[in-house]
Amino acid sequence: MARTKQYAEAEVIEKAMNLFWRNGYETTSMQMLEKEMGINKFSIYSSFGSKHGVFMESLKCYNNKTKELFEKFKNADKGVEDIKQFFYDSVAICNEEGNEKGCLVTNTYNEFSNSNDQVINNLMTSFVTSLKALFIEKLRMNPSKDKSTIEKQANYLVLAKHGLAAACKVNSQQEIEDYIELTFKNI
Amino acid sequence: MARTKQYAEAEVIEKAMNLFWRNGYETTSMQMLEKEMGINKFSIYSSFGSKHGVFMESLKCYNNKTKELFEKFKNADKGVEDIKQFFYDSVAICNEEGNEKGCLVTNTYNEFSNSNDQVINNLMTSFVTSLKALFIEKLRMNPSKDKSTIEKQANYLVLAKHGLAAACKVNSQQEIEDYIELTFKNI
DNA sequence: CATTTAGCTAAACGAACGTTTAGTTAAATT
DNA sequence: AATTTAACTAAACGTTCGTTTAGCTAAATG
Repeated sequence: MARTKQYAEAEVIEKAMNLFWRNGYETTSMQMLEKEMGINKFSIYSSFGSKHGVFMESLKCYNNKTKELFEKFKNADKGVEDIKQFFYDSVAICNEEGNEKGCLVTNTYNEFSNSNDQVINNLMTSFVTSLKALFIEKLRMNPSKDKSTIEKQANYLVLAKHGLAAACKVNSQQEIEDYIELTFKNI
Repeated sequence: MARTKQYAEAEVIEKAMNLFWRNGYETTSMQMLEKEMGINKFSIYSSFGSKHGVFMESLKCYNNKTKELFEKFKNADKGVEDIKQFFYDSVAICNEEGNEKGCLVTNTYNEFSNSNDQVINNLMTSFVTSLKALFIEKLRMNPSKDKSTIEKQANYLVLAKHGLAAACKVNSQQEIEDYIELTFKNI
């Protein structure tokens, strides 16, 4: 009937994701998105509705990008050793392209922790909850751990993972490695 | 010669500090500062020069507020035990007024980690450096630790403290306690 | 008590924000 | 090939941002 789209939505969202990943939500302006995505504001709005819409799609895109990592972690069966490997794998992903951007979910978690954005906050909460559940599942593989110990260690690991993701943005590889190694000496 | 100031700069800066502490730098607008500080924009600019100037003074004010905590830590002589106590004291300060605001320095560190603000970034770097030096000093009190172990443990503790400060904003007392206890299990 | 002048109020500044709209272009249909 | 209409460009929308300025107020000086 009429003209066809000159861009693939999946492609431009990946570019938007990288921009949000580097700069956060607020710091990223529509002007920057236009430039990075290579399409006009009109096209952005017609495809994604709003800046918030672009961000939500970017988060989905990030989830797809990290899916493999989580699948590997879920399917592992060696317990604590798997969690440690998951920590190392997470760090590797964050530094993949050379630039230190941290973890998009953690960056988002931090940026929105004081906001009233319920959509984002619910997403973040559910992410943390399911991560903790995964940790508990792996910790349970060691039959000698009692319920109370597992709960404490899971809380510990969630915070450690969160701190690690934030640290990836600013700390050196050596500091990161020291952190992971000593973190698991306590488990 | 002329009219006298109707406000004490130290008092209005403390109010500004609390606002920055709760909301971060960017989210806090001059309009919000006017309201919270109880003085006009003109007065803010004549006293502090710019929004950035208000923020720098707020950071100084925060340093004064936390001076006591650091003096206690510096003067302690029990080694690792002092570091753990410092962690607990830090958490207590952050939750003093009931609202979870985290640590202003850590919040600032995170917010500016991707920025090009050299003044702030130098301040943050020097803060981390001196904190690490303090950790090393306390770790050295145990003569059985070799240099390499101390370096690794100091790196570990800096990241743990950073993660802890960020966690104070969003995590429960129980999760925080679990985290601190396990962090020091093998140090 | 008149004069001086710093502190105050309030309005306006230009720039940038996210969003919308009017008008043009081009691909698919008849 | 003419028509239709979604995709495009680019300009403008109303707000809010940090900052400045013009004019009024009142405390300290002579």
